[in-house]
Amino acid sequence: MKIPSSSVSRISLYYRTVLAIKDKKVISSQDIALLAGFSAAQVRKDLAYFGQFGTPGRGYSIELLKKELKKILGTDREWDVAIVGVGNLGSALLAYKGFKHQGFNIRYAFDNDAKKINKIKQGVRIRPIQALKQVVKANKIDIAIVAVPHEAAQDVIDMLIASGIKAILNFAPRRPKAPEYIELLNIDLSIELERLTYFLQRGKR
Amino acid sequence: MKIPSSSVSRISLYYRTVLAIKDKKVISSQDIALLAGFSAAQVRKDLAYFGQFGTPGRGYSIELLKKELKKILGTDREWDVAIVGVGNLGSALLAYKGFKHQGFNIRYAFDNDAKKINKIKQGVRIRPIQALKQVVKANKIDIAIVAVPHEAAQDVIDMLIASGIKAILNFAPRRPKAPEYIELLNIDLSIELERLTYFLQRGKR
DNA sequence: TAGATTGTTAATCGATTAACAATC
DNA sequence: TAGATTGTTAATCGATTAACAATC
Repeated sequence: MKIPSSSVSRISLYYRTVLAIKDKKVISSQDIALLAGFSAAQVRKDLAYFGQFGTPGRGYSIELLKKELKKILGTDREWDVAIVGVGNLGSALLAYKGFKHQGFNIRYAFDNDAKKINKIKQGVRIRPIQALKQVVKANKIDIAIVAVPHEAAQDVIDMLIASGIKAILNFAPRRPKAPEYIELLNIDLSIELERLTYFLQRGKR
Repeated sequence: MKIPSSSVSRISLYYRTVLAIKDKKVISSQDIALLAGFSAAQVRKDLAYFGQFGTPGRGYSIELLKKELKKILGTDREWDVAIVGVGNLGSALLAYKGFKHQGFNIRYAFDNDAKKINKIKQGVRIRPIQALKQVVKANKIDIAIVAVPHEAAQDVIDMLIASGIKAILNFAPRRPKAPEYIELLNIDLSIELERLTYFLQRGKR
């Protein structure tokens, strides 16, 4: 069965929703929907992609849901993450508390600026980009965050792939190319802002 | 006619694609598609939502496309942007060169940390959150970026809306509520990372 | 004129919503 | 048993792709 990728994002939101519930043991799809901002049918459908977690007439056990959703998302364990590019954005991501909190540990950082090499940021030593392949391989790192200028992005991503990385969160604009078996997710801040100005502009026509 | 929101994001990518072309006067939907990574049919369809920009048998004038796409996206002018929250992420966004380059000027910054108030970052003076309403109103700011901790997000967004802001790019998790007429776009870094771990996890089942 | 390529309509595909039998 | 709510199937909606007449 193929699962819509938007369904996966919603599972993340359902997970946060049930995490926040402290005063109940069981919750209905209707209530999850209300709290997370979707429809009850959508909640049931999304959950049903992954199994039968509920009890007709009663709802979903919150305890079970917490456990199962974590499993689905792969956040029932911790993940080591490498970050490439420790400029403004990279440093901010390195310092971002939210990641650690969700079980993502940025343990490795790389940059090509000689002035930054061997400096320690947030407890992480910045390594030269030349060390990337060896370090990623030796430590079997699965996830990388790319926060380099766009000119460097494709090269860095090629290096990461050659080093055995499996999933990449890329902040550099100009969507780089990667083979099918790599999960490459682009976050392009300018495109997001342009969606806003499109909306503002449109109102004026 | 209602235009898919994914179409707008693609328009941004088409715009970048044609911007990068220097050696031709005219380009076909086929070539745009190839460069931007979509199908020719999709390119023509997306462009057709907004007008007839091409010439059958010849293609699209690159000059015209640059002008028209900019107009569609609302980036044929500069926009003043306010940022709320000048922590790690907020500071990085304030320093991000890409915005300025696309015509987005972050001219106003707000924070509630007394130690930061009146400090200058990237040429922008950090103002107390209490000044938000007055400043946003007086300067008719349309766009705000929210980079505060999630506990504060809803309050900040309510303040922005009350101040007349029209579009918000929100980096705080826990999707806040906003009325229909406000364009609220959420970027949730943890959800993106969870899409990656879902993918990694899935491979193991 | 022949070849190329648009703009648009129709066909397909995929995702969301609605409905309801099964069941606690 | 009656009421509630799931899991799933069918209906609807929306977006993408394919096809092609119009036209440069």
